[in-house]
Formats: sequence, C-alpha cells, structure tokens
Amino acid sequence: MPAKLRDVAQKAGVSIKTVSRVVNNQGEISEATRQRVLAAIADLHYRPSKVARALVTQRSDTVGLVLSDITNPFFPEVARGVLDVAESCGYNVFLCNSDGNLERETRILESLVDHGVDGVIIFPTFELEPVLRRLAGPHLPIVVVNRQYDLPGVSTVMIQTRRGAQLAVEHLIRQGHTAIAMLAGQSHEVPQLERVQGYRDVLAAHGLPIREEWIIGGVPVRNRGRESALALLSRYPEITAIFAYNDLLALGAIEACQALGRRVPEDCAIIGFDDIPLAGAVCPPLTTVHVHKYELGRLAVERLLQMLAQPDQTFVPIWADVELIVRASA
Amino acid sequence: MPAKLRDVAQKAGVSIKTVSRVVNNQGEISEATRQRVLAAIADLHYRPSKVARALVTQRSDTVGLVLSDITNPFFPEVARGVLDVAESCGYNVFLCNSDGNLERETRILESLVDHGVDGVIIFPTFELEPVLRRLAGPHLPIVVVNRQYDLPGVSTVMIQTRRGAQLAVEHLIRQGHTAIAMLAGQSHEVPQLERVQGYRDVLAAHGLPIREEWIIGGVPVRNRGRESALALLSRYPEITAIFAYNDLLALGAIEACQALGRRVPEDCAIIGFDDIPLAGAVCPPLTTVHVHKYELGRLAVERLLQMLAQPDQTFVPIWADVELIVRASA
DNA sequence: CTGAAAGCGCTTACAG
DNA sequence: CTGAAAGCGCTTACAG
Repeated sequence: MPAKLRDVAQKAGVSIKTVSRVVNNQGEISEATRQRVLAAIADLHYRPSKVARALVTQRSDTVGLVLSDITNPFFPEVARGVLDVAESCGYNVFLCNSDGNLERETRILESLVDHGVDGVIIFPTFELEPVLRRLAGPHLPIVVVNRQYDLPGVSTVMIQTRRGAQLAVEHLIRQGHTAIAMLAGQSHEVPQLERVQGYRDVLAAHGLPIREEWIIGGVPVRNRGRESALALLSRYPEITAIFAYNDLLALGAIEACQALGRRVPEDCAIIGFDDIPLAGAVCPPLTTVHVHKYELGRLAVERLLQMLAQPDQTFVPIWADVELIVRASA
Repeated sequence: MPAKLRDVAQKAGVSIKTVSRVVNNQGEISEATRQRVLAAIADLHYRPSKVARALVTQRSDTVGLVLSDITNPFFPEVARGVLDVAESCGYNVFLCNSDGNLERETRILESLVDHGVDGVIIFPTFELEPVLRRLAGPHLPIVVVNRQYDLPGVSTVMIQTRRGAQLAVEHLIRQGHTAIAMLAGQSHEVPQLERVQGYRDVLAAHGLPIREEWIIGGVPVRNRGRESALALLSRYPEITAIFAYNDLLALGAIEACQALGRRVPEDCAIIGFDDIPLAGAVCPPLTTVHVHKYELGRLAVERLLQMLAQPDQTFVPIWADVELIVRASA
C-alpha cells in the first residue's frame, strides 16, 4: 500500500498542507521542517498521486497523440519526437490509432477528455471542424497537423507539402524530363491537393502541358502504385518520369518499371514523398521529398505546451520544413 | 464547462447516486427514472470523469507500454496489437520509450504508477528484478516480454527465439550449407543467448563443427552487420552462409556481399530474424524468421487484462509463435 | 427502488 | 512559517 500525504505528515509531525508545500516547493518553509519532511518522504518512498492532484488542479500532465496508424512508417519518428519532449517536460502521452476513421477519431477524442488529458495532438484524416468546435477550447488545447482550422483552442502545424511537390517536379525537369506523370494518391484533402497543385504549378511555370490523364489517383499503397504505374506506362510509353504522392506508391512504380523492363532512372525516373525508412533501403534507392518527422512531432508538442501555458493567446500556424533527397531513382 | 454528476442529478430530479447507478448500470432502477436520467445525460452531454472515478475505485482504465524505441521497426506492429485490444476493452495506453536504459526504465515505471495505470507491459533490456520486486504486485500487474521473472504480480510472454534460430539454421543446412557463420548481436541477455544457442544446437545435431571465430558479436545495426560480414568473409572465404541475430545485421551482410562481389544467395546465403517491414522490400528479399508482432502485442495485453481480472492467480508464461519465411536471400 | 454521508488523495483559499 | 476546512467529481457501504 503506497504512502500518502497523510502518512508522511504523521511521520514528520506536521500537517499535510506542509508536506504538500514541500512536495510542490511553494511557500516559505523553515529549513528544519523541510528536511524533516523530506526525510519522511524518502523513508516512506512517498510519491504524490497524479490522479488525486489532477482532480483538484484539472491538470493531469498527460496529453493525447492521435494518428491514423503507428504502423504506417511515417509515424514512429513523429511519435518519438512528441514523446521525447513530452517526457522531458513531465508529461505522459496516450497513443491512439484512428485508422483515418471519423467515428473513431471522435470516439478517441472523447475518451481522451474523459481521461482528463491536458491537450491533444492530432493528425486528422477527415473534416474535424464539428468535433473540434465542440471539444477544443481553453480547457482543451488541440494542435492539428496539416489542416487549418480557425477555431478557439486549436492551433496548427503544417508540412510544406506544396513546396515539397515543387522541389520534386523541378528536380525532374532539371534532369531534362518533360513527360512527367503523377500518382496522385486518393483523398481530396488538403495535403493531397497540395501535392497535385505543386506538380501543376511547376509544369505550368515551365510551359509544360498538363495532361489530366497522366494524373492518376488511388489508395496510396504499394500494390496500387504498381498497378497504376503499369497502366500509365503501358498506355503512354512516352512518359519518362513519375512523381508519386508518397514513397509507397513510388516503390510500386519501381516494381512496375521492373516488370516492364524499364530501367530506373534511365528509362523512367521515379520520385516519392515522405522519405520513410524503406526509401533509402530499396534498390534503386528512392529519390524523395524528406519530411522532418521527428522535428514535426517536436514542433507539435512544443506548440501544445505553449498553448497550455498561455490558454488565451492565439498562435499562428507553424510550417515544418521539407527537403529534396536525391538518391538513385531520379 | 462540462456537466457533472450533480448537474445531471439536478436536471433529472434525482440524487447523484441514482445517476451514478444508471451510468454504471448497477442496481435496480425503475425504468421511468432511468429514462429520465438518460435524457438528462444526453441533454447535458454528460461524460463521467475517469480521473474522479479512478481516485475512488483505484482503477484508471489506463495501461503503460514500455519499449526501447518505437522507431525500431520491430515495435510499431507490437504497439498496434496492444493498442487495438486495449482500446476495445476501454483502456487507453501510455507509450514510453526506454532506450534500453535502466535508469529511464525505472523512471518511466515510476511515472506510470504516479499516473495510476492499472498495469504495464514492458520489453525490458536490462535486469529489472529489483524494480519489479518493488513495483509489481497485486496492485500493479506487469507483463514482461522475453524475460522470465518469478515474482508476484509479474507474468511473462516469451518469443520462441531459440526455435526461430533453429528453423533458420536448419533451413541453411537443408540447402547444403556446412560453413555457416553467425552475426550474433550484442548483449548477453536471454534473447541473444537463445539465438546463439539455437545455432549451436543445430550445428551440433548435424555433426557440424562449431567455430567460435565464426560467431561474431556487435551492436545489431546495419552498418555493423556490414563491417562484421566484411571481416568474416574476407578472413574466411570458405563461409557460404550467414545467420544474423536480426534483419538489420542481415541487411548489412547483404551489402558486404555486394561489396565483395559475392552473389546472394548463390555465393553466400543470408538469413535474418524478426521480419521487419524492410525485409521483404530489399533486394534480394530477405529470408528471415518471422515474429508475429501484432499477435505478440495482443497476447501481452490479454494477459495483462487477465491479471487485472484475477489479481491473485499466477499465470504460466505464454510462448509467442515464430515462423520461417523463405524469400530470396537463402 | 432511492438517498444521505463519508471518503478516494490531493490543493486552494483563508486564517493565524 | 504553519494549520484546519472545504472541495475536486466521483463510488462505496449503509439505510430506509
């Protein structure tokens, strides 16, 4: 049975309030009684209960991290970033997988507030405005990644997606490519649209025609990338480069080239997005747009912590950096 | 300001105890007042505070998951397994990275009990006996993965490591190899020793000599695998197969072969352990011992939940299955 | 079938 | 510099 404040107080011969004061080192306390209390705490291995404290202070020193799937190679590093700084600031974090399912996102968010988290970081996959409007606020700051909501209590961290897409396509053009297709991914959410827009921007800027048949959507998984690239390359053999929505699609495209006997990058250059751990390990190693994932996680918690410290302030979006990594595939 | 029990009681015109009863549906309640209470709950969007409840019941509906590093490709799937079943049973989980550091493991465990978790699952990297002896017990069940402690309140889930090693080496021998080296990994903890032991077992069983110079240790990372394999293969060109402690080392060994102009598997077969996502994606795709990671996570929480349900019972270790996946490298 | 009281382990004003 | 009282939002015996 763990020791409580009362046990410590009794042992030290003081009131519980005095013990509380030395634990939270607040208020003036005579050095003598302080030492006495400290000794009692050590003797009893006393550790204050965060749940009792949370009930009165309304601060639990916990935050929630909601992402679609920790198994998606994009997320472990992000999670590491948030966990590291959260821990160093005395917070513990609940990890939750939403599977990009609005109903689950909502349920998770509610369970998180039931548990009294101080704030949450979420990578949303859907339109969260109603939920955020209901849940977020001065009592529950929420930082949303890659989507902007102008709502009280919500702040955002954005990835420079469009710029990443531009870097990728510019690289291709610099290599002399003019027939560049895009594996565009699936949803019509901002991050997806931004990549396609970056692609269009750059083609237009270089006076290259935009061929809608060369922009092909689909679930961003490897097999789908393979199929899409196969279809594209068979139908339009003049294509010499492919920019993919993410690395998984790009990997599929490499397989498609191999199946068609097209060398990468000589016959068809391929470029991905995200720079997941796999990207550098396949052959040919993938040229891709690197997202600083650890940094992204770090930025997100830091922002959350700021919101916690200054509940009434509003914050401008943070933009997380992006970088082209040239390896062998393009 | 969220609604409390008292608000609901007031609105429904009953005592808080009655509301509590319908919330936890315990005790007999007349259907009429039940409906009235339910209506008030819905009106007010009432959600019971888990922290208040935790203070009295000593159950927080949270558990801790402590692993060395979520960024290690072995862990995301494990985490997914525990998160999925935990969530389906109404638990939220704290994720913590220990970095295989005893001091951090201890600190994390303590912070977890401060937060009032109902139990924890830990992948230890060190000798945890003193800590477990102090912390674990009927009040705090702990399931330990891959290490056995015969302590009250601790239960274990083991991976069939030795069997996995045996499967790997037997496969090699079946392919006609007799000169088989081992990249043995680093620590001298059980999981490492078991792999080496499996390797020795099989060689001995087939009357093959065990050459200690062919068993070479080192941090289980890719670069180190490359270096070790390079050294091994240069010094002992008669080696025709390498069994690696884990996939990362195996990947490094493949690189070494490429550097030496040895074809894999023709000139040197290579086999790994774990079957991380990378394993199937490199070339040549890695033959390896698959650990059912999601399943492992699932088994661990299920065991924890059992311990929670039956605090005084003792449980025998669970053995998580392992399977040889033959791809191209061996 | 329903309620009043006590208490979970702390902190927050308020006194002295 | 130190303490007694009230209360955070619930549940647990105990009555009726």
